[in-house]
Amino acid sequence: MGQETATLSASLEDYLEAILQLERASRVARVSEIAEHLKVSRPSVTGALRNLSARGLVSHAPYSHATLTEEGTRIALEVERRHLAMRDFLTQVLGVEEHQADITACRLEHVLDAEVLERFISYAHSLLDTAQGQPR
Amino acid sequence: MGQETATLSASLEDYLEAILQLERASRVARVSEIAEHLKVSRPSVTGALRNLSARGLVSHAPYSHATLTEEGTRIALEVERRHLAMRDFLTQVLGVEEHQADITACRLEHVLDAEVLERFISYAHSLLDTAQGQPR
DNA sequence: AGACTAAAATAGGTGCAGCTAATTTATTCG
DNA sequence: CGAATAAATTAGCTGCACCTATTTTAGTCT
Repeated sequence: MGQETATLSASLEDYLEAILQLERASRVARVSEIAEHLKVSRPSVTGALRNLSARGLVSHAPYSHATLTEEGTRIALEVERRHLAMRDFLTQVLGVEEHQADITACRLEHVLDAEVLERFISYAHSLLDTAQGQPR
Repeated sequence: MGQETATLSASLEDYLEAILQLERASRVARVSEIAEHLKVSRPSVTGALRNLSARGLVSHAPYSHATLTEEGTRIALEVERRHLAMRDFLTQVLGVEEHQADITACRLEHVLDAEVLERFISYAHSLLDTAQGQPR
């Protein structure tokens, strides 16, 4: 009870996002699944969960699986929103290939502040609204 | 003699960029100037210079100033190009405010691979060429 | 030249994010 | 039920990028 959630590192944001996705697939995220998903060792996951647990973003009983708390879910959804927004911008506006766009979005999602992100989003929207889909 | 320049961390790229800019202002970059420029302590600069020196990207005699080698200059210019390209995209295409654009470009410059960067650049160009400067 | 000052380098330490190897816990199955 | 197995944790390291405090070197000025 108490300490505010300071700011999350890119890597911790990745863990939240991964857990969110695994929860959608099976209600629950296991350490080895997270490890697999993020291409990281299991002990690394354990460490990250301890950290996120201390921040009140996941609940995690030792030797068991992990679940996002409400606050953790909120943040994970936010990160995912940034990811999807940038992925869409890259593919739809710039014509970047799917896979490459996804990889790049993974990095961009941790680097753009709210204001700039909104610019990207509303620019993309304005293009689609005007329906001026001139390729290339 | 020998070892290839692996890949540079974001922070090392920042050092190169800073040295480039200081060289333009005074032919030479002093440790304390670099420290000031990057808002970092002098010992941190010393450490980074040792590292960059080992990679053959700067030459640096102890207790003296630093200069970029040819290869170091090449990379620094590349980083700067990425920075400027993204700054321009943010201001000219998205209408992000100057200062904010600069801050964001600082982070983007380390995160975009060549291919995606070129997409940003050529998109911006295509807008300007067609001279369709419709604000908002 | 010698002393003072300012700049740079060392020494030693922190936090983060990852790793491997070894241990502990849980689960499943014969 | 009690092994065998699989999953998670602990222990202990590494590399990176910072930091403060201290020492060393260089440059300046009388």
